[in-house]
Amino acid sequence: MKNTYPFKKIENKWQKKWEQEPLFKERSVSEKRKKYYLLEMFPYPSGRIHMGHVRNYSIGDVVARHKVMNRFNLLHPMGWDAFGLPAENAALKEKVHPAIWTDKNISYMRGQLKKMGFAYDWSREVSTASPDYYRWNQWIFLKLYERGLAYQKMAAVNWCPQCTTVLANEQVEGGNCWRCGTAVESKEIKQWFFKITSYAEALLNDLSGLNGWPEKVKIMQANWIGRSAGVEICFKIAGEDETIPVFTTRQDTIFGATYLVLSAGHSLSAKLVKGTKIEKKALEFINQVRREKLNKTAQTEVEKRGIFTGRYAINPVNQEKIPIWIANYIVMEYGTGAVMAVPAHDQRDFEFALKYKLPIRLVIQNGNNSLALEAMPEAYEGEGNLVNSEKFSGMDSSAAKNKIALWMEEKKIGKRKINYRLKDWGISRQRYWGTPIPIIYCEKCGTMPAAEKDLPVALPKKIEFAYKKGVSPLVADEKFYFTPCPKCGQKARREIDTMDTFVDSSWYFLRFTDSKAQKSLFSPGEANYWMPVDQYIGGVEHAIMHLLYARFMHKFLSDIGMVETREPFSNLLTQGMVIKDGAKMSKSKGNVVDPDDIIDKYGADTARLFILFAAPPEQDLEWSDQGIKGAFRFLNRVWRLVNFPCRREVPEDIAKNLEGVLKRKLHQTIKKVTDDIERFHFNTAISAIMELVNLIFSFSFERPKQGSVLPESPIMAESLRTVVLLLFPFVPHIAAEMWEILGEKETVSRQFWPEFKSELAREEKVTLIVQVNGKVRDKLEIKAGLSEEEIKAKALTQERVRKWLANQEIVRTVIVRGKLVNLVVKPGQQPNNDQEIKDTITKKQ
RNA sequence: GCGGACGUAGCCGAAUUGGCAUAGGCGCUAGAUUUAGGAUCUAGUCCCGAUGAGGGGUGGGAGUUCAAGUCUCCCCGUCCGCACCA
Repeated sequence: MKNTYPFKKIENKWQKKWEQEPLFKERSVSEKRKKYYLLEMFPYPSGRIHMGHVRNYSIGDVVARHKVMNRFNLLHPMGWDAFGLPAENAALKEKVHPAIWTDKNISYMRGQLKKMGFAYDWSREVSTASPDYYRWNQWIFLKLYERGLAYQKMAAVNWCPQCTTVLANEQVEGGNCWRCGTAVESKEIKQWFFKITSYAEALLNDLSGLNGWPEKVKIMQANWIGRSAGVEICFKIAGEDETIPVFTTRQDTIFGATYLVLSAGHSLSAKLVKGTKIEKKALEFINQVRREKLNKTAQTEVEKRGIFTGRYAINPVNQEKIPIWIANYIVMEYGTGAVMAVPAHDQRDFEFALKYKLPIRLVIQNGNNSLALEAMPEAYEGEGNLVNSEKFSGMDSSAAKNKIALWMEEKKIGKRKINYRLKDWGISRQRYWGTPIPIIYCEKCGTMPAAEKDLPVALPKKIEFAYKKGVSPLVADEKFYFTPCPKCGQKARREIDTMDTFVDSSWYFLRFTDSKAQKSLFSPGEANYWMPVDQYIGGVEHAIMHLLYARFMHKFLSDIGMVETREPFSNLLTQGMVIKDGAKMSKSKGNVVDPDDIIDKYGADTARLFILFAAPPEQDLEWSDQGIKGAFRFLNRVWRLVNFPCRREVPEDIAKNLEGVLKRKLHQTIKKVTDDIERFHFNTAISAIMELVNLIFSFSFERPKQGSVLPESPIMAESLRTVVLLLFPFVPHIAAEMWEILGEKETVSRQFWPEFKSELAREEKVTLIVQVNGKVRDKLEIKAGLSEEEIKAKALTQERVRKWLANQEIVRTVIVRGKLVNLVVKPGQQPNNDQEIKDTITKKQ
């Protein structure tokens, strides 16, 4: 395009200036201004920023600049979630060390963020891969370990026997290894866990206090935690001392339990059939179910199948002998992995019982006693009144639940229990590029935590990746692997697994409050000043994992006295994806737009403006090349506002409107833009500025080529200055340059946000619409402040209204101040102007 | 299956509390200007009707209300999360 504004020159110039003189200087706790901690989710240094980053950080930057102009003491940091698998994969593929690969990416991406003009306090930059940072991961681990919240247990992992390696869930495709296609097996290995479940209750309860979070995210977290209250009941195995505990939330249906089911993974499943005739068949079934479980591609429900063990359990409430089955529909990971089956009142049990001809017994009757076993096409899962339940018959479900639970506790056959869907957080990764777990195994002393003074347990720089498949590469480094026991000094082995990178990101927001701290992970004073994060912005894909881990970690750090707040993020904005041609941008789809190309062709301001204007932040945003051009066109148009000469003399007719019309619009725009930024409606804020710019151009009175001549007057000058100030948060470079062109000495970022004056925004005349029976018939220009009588009288004199009143009687008049008059009529006599106002409803706006 | 969000013009979207549906942008049409262009300016742009009066219109259907894009119920469709959770 020709004749475009010199965005490259301008953006370069101001980025250099801002490098010398950042928007935020180092802020301190002692500052008197109100604090505001603004945070966008920090990126993984994958190599280049993508449009999702551009969107995320453009949103944040608007808020940042707006807050600075409103004189907040702002914390707006940026850093790098720098550990992770891609670096290690790149190391294998490109023969480059993960640290070098990561550092190179960080410095390129940092440059890209600067090219976008994002205003961060770079003095607080952190990289989670730096020993200064990850040593505190290790410190946190030790504190968790001290309190029994970090522990080791055997856990199933995905294992590829061909590659002899552990696979992440994401690397299992249809039950097969993503690399070699071999069927993945489940393998039990010892792993470290964080006991997030002991915070389940707090994580759930405190959701209700998060008023600044999207309802959707809170619901997702609540579902993920999955609390359910019930009873754990012990069923004796007939002829043995051993019992099988089952968990149920429907203890009111226990008299209807007609069989007991174990999951295939249950330890008793194999044990119960041992030495019996069906042992071989049963074991075959168990293995088959395990394989199916692993192969999780089948998102649809598989057919229920099971096998009778030949053994029986005793229902503790009535001593009834019920058969024990093994079935594929029981989840091992939830509850106890065993379930009492009540086919009449659970659809899954119902289907299973029908298939295997197991007895079904009705024990809950619905409200109108209309349930009959023979006529039931499906289980009745609702509540009702108990029947066939001995002394509990006749009670309603909720009363019976209580009574039965108490009675069981008294008789010691069961106890009330809360179960969670949430499981402990497995943090062991058999990888190099992560935080080493600070644990030492000594043959004599056992599992020993590293001493605090020995932190960081540094990741060795030299590493052989392909030493031994399936084990962390750290095993190859003898200097690392073998270390003296911190207790007895004997030769001992280090833990060679590293931590899940979600550990790194679960507390980085706290590190930012004091990122240079050497003696502790951060000083409580700084953290308590800045926390909580006032506004957190990021993708909704982190609704569960990251946000749950961060809340957990924050609560733990709060419990050990590091920070006072109980929740880390008081407001959360989840921004939508950037999509193109209806799909998320991805290399495989070939629909990626590279931010660098857009910056090069149109400039950072255009990229920012488009992405903020095209859709509100929470919604997905469809990339549009035309839309980018539109944004660019607008900036060129704005540029012309200050780059053509103004005339001294203003024609009289124009001057008259300038004072009234322009001034009012100016103040209305200030109000709208301010409100819209505060509620994150950037698209409408920008459209309001566009309207103001359009109005300013409508006052131009000579049109030489390439532009317009604007009248010179105080209100015009004020309008131009205000447009620039309002634009600054969105498009800072062009705004800074225009501010200078307008002859202002002090830089635009030091300016106050324009002040809205309601008396200047008020319209002299109000346009009321006049409705008859709810249909718009006319518009009425009236002076503000007329009485209802006057308004109605005026409405009745309008020719266009009278037409609709012929042969009608006015039965009601509704007046909404400043908005409308609605005359409700029905056929009758013709009204006259003296007719009394009857049944008038007045509403204030 | 359960939970949630959403459906407005040719396209992106606006309508904050129930009060003129479609602001702003894109695209399109016509004209002006021009170094003939992916520039700029002016006018127009939901549908029917004749450029009028008027009528219709926010996925479909019903309801509440003086008044419904907005509230209630039913249906259709799209997207997201979880998924045999006892």
